[in-house]
Amino acid sequence: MKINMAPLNNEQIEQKKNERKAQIMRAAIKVFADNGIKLTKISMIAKEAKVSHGLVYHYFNSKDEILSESLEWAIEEKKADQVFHDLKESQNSPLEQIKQFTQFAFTESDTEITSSVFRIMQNLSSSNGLPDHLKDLVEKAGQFYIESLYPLFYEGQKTGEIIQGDTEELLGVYLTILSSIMADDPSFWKEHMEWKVEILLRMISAR
Amino acid sequence: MKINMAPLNNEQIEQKKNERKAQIMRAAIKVFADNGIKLTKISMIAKEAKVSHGLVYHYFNSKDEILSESLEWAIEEKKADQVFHDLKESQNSPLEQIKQFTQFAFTESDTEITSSVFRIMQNLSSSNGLPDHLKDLVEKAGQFYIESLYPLFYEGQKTGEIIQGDTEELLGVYLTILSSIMADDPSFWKEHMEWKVEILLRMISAR
Amino acid sequence: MKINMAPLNNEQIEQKKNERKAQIMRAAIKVFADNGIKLTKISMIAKEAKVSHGLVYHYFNSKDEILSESLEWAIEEKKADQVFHDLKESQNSPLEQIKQFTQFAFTESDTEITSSVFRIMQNLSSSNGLPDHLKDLVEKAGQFYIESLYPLFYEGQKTGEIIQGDTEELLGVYLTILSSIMADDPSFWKEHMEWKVEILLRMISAR
Amino acid sequence: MKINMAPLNNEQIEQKKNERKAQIMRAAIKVFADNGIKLTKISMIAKEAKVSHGLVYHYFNSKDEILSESLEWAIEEKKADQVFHDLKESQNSPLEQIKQFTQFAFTESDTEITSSVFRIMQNLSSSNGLPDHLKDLVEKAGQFYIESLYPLFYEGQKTGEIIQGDTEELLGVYLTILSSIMADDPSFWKEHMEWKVEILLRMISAR
DNA sequence: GATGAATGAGCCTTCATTCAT
DNA sequence: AATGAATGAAGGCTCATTCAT
Repeated sequence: MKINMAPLNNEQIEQKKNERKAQIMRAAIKVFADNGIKLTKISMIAKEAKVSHGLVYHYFNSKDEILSESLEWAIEEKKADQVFHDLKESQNSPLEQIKQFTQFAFTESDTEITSSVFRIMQNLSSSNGLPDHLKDLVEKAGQFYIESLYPLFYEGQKTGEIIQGDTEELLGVYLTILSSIMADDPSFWKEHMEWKVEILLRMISAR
Repeated sequence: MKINMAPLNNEQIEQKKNERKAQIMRAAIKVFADNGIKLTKISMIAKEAKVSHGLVYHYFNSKDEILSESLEWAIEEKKADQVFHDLKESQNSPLEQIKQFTQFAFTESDTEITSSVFRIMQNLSSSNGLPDHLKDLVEKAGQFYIESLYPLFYEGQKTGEIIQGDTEELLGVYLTILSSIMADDPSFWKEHMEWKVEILLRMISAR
Repeated sequence: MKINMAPLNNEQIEQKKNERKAQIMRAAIKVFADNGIKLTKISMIAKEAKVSHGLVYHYFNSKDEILSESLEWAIEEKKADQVFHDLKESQNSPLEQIKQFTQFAFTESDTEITSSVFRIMQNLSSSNGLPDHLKDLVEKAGQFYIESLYPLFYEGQKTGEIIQGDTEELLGVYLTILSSIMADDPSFWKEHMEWKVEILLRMISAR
Repeated sequence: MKINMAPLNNEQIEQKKNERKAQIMRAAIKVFADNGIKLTKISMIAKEAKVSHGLVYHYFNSKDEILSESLEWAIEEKKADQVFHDLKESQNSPLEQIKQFTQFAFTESDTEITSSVFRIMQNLSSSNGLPDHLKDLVEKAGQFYIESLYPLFYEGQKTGEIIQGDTEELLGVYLTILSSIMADDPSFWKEHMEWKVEILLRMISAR
């Protein structure tokens, strides 16, 4: 009995539907990151997304599904993120690029969900008994960072900017420390960020 | 007119009672550290301590009280720890002592609850609306580390082993990173610990 | 652009919601009155209201809130009660009106919650450490009876129907006895009610 | 292996044992009366009796047993009470004796457990699903009052001091009111007790 | 006899999930 | 699509009762 005044816009409807879903996922990512997974309540996500909690269950079947779909979506979005493209085109030295990446990681804003994803992954990897698909997801996302940063570490070692040693392991240590820090209290790093980032970089920079 | 048939064991009883309480506190520290405060269930503590949940409430009045008493107890135990005494007497250079301290922090064992305390404090400081006595506790415990390590940093800077700059702030960054890492996944640090600790120390060591 | 398929029933929904809440409050009043406040379990209220215990918490935040909101609601309902209006218009003598009021108090039925309120207030005033808002509520409700009956006592003393003496104190004794009785076993008073009420009235009637 | 220095005092031991038990029962009666049966905790009785809660279970098998044994004991003690004997010997008129009895009922003291028994019975009779032996007990205790007061009412009616009518029923109303009042707030009656008791007596006194 | 350690059933409350509208 | 009413499993805490000493 609904009268469709513009009968051709099936796509627009699809679009709108996805928009709604994205709105919820965006909220979910933020709330999961801020509160931890277990401590995040559906009502918190619904409130952040400004929808009723009932609607959340219209788009997702369970809290777990909200988490994995949102995370997957966020990782996909992130990949399309400007950061790494910008970095590559900056023509800066590898170490300088790592520094910029690190600073970016500490910069939180609503549109940049990178750091939220970091924190969620942190949270996930410290919990046990994860379902397989979540494990895969975390794995994949981590892999993305590794793949993006590996060339920079490799290049840096070649140019002598970065200390020698097993590249992968060095990268592992760096990323572990970075994500640990971000899982904790990102606000600490806001002040004197540049100086602090430089301290961090001393770990890997040869001098 | 009361005849005590076994008059000798008053102390023993007291002893046993304290032992029981300690057993629960030990369990509590571990479980709180592993799962976070909110997510720790009384039943988990009870199970870890191998007692019924009812007994936990025989020794403590509430979950909050379990937390604060256990934490206080653990901090006290920790202070009595050999580490800092041993360090001082080692006659090593300041940087070397910091290294030993760092390695110690990553060494987890049942008797050494240091890392658990670290993680709980981490968890506490990221939650808001703490009761005052908990704030004080966290404050005090953090202060203990600062006071213990400050002289080493200061001395290291004087001898040139450690980079220059505001001592307190440098120490702050170092401890923040250290506790962040430990809050996360101490197991990661077990492998190649010495090498990893050296990487960490590069942050502050002058070269 | 939202098309409301059944746009007429917003009020009905509100109506229904209030009805549900009233249903729970009605049950609460009954159960609180029958069992005392401490001994009333949420499950009893839920069962009486034929809803799940979870739903009770959908409408109220705590047992305390159930109590105070229900009581407030009941007192409000009671005030709108016909009794006092009917009495005034009956043109009967003061003593006769007091008799009618007393009989009314012993008449229990589902719609008349007066006696339940009486019993709850009885229960409340014998407990210590009440929150202030409950104290106020009890005070206010008691005041309502006092204000309604005082003129009757006063008038009755003037006409000589009622024994002389401090009006307020006399009223106090009468109401205390009345509420004590009702807090106990109202069923006892069902039989031969009229005769029993007459016995009661002898306390205050001059002859 | 206990050496009995005075081998003949088996009775003394029995005596002492009973004394201990009486101490607990005395406490139980008080606490049950003050708090209601369900709301009385074993720990409250133990505390009042200044023994450990474990000892309570040495003398009684369950809370129910504490209640019934204590009540039975108290009723027995009460029968031996001076009140009724004193009354009879006072040579006062029946109405006067009823007045004295009523005043006595409002007089609470540690040694006089009458009013406590009253309140406990009140509490019992308003609960449902009593075990049979408790029903009997309540019945019996009530019967005692009825038997003690009945002659006074009967006599009073004969002398014209008390209003005519079914003696038993009149006595029933009077006792019901009395026990209702006492179940509630005995403290109210402390002030101006004599005047208030006179008001009460107006119910039954002919004039 | 006497103590209090130890247990577990049961209650209040929260929250993920389902369902009627 | 959207809301919020409704349910029930699970966790914190209390307390009657049992048991070791």
